[in-house]
Amino acid sequence: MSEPAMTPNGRREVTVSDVAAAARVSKATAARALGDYGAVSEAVRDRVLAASDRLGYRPNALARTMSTGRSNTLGIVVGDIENPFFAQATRGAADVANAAGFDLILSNSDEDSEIEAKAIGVQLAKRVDGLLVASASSVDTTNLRTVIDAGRPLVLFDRAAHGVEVDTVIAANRSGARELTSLLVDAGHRRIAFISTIDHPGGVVRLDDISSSSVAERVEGFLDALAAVGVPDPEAHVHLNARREGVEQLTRRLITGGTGTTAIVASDSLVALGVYRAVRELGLQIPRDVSLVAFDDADWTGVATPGITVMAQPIHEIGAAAAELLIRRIRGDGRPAVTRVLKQHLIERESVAPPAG
Amino acid sequence: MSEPAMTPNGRREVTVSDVAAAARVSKATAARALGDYGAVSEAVRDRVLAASDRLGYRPNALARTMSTGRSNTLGIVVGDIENPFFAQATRGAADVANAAGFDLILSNSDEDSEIEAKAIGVQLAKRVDGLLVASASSVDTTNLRTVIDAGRPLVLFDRAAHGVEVDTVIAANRSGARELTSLLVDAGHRRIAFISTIDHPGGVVRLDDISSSSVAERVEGFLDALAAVGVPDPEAHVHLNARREGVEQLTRRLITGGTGTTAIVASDSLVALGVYRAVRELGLQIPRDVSLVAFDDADWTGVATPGITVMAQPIHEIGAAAAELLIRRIRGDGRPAVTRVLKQHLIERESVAPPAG
DNA sequence: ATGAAAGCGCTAACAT
DNA sequence: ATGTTAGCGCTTTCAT
Repeated sequence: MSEPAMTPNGRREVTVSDVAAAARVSKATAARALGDYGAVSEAVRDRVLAASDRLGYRPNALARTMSTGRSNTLGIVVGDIENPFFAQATRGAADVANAAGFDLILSNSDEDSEIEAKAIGVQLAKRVDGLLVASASSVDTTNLRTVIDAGRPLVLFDRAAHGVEVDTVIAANRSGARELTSLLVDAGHRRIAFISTIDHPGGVVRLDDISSSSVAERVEGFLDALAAVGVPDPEAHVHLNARREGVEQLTRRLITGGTGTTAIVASDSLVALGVYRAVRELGLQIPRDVSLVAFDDADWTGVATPGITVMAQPIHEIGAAAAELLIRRIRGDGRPAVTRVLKQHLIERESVAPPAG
Repeated sequence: MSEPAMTPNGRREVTVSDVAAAARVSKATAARALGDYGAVSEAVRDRVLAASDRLGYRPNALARTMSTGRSNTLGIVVGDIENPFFAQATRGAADVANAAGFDLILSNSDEDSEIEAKAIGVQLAKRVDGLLVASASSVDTTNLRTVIDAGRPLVLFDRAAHGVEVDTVIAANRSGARELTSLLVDAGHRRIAFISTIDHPGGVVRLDDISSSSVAERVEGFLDALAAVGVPDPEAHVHLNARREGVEQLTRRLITGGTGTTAIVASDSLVALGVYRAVRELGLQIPRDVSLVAFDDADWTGVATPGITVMAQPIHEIGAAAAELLIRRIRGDGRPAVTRVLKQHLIERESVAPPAG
């Protein structure tokens, strides 16, 4: 179309041409002074900058992107920014991005592949220079292929994706889960439940079908620890899909129902909170009646009574490392894809005790 | 410049022209079919869409914005996305924005006006259609004027700004603080401290200088409640700038020092967490030795022992309402600026008791 | 219904 | 050092 760009309130945008005219130089010269590239004499630069100030010039980053092909913007898609895990990872990524001169466009996928697809479409359309994604599915990699096919650098964080060879930053979830579960096993527990809200098709746990690779790893570590002491049918102790029934409801059922669960491994701090509340509402006590361990050192785990023993993840670092890798790719790094596995560390508090009676 | 847009991996982007050529129609026609506007015959539309699929066409939203002047993007600048308050408000805003077809660019200001200025500059340069900001300063409104001068719709949330007449969404902080403080007063406390981490110049509290209007309102409510029972020199009980000394350190000083503080009003859940930890480290108990009330119903306040009595804010709604107002402005609403004040509600738990001995 | 062409604001050859 | 000009991918008159 042709009408000049108007601000929403109807004033015309000040452009390079306007500044150029006011400073009585060519558009190119004004652009050079304004964009701080090419060669401009001291005197002219001053004149241009003065005119720019006077007119209230604000560069149009979109036009610049159109010209240069680079937007200096990263996209990040997370499950839910309200989840402290994602908030911290996002912050870690944002800090690295900003330090390198990049901005961040944020999208929530709600752990839903279709919403994720839309979000990625938007980011691509906005021509982000690269994408950071904690994919809603490690199994169905269609969305990730879209990014790759579009030729945009992609870095996965928190979750890997089967057969997608791009830089990935995850935590050592399997060993973490093993360690966490062993605490319970060593205290004498055998009826231990693993709970996650991740969606999972069907009733039986199939590791390759778990939509989050990090949860899959945690399940593996959990199973490792149970198998090590010969717990029969360990898979029966894994409860995914907890959102369907509700974590609190599920917890009540496990504890008061026939399973006689005496200890719980919560796959994240939100699950742990639900478990904690349910146990309390049952009038039971942690760890006397039920032991509880969880992933992520959320605020509340330290101030709850008793404190919850957790496997802390270096969440900021996960986001930061992902952003670093992405920026490196954007800058043209052509090395083969790497997977960076960050260590978790145990924070022992008071939520584990031997099973009652 | 002139080289065609390349993807970072070196492939050329598919454009409307390419699709047009493949479908053997003009660029204009292809664009109409692709962009779903204007009139296109059934047959041609199908041909174009088929070609588009075949070539893997992805619209360039930036080029579209260049043409139309609208980006369908909102900017949001918050203090820190890791703060659960902002995470929730952001989510509320994002949901409303997405439902209306807008995306969100997120920036953290770290409650620093200079960082905020940069963030706003970036958003403006990216030609967001409007801005949501929880301003780092309700007093120095330079940054907000920048937005207004640039002619972009602006909506303030969580904090109003002195003399800036734009739509604003805040909570009823003064009455909330009064109610919260009265709980303490009614229990018999007189040596009550109000703690906030908001920066504040000088040693004495001057309400008009408090950089967050919501904190200022809380301080007012706090002072109201103290004045109502004739506490002398109530201002002396207000402690801002707590980040300088550290909330925990300050808490220790107040409780064990000469002031003989018996109760604390925490201006937000992060402050409350610091207070809670400090009290516990002193080997004291809430509420037996110290009573504590706070703003925001953070996760931990419900599971801590004892539970913390809080003034809950409708945080999602604050973000959502702000986004609604902004979108309305973008759509051309010309009504005078409104300030929407959302109610807070008290959640009484067990952190208040009469002062000890 | 379709096409030709101009233009959004900027950058980057290519002159001079 | 400065200017001229073409072009990024799209939308939008204006013709036909």
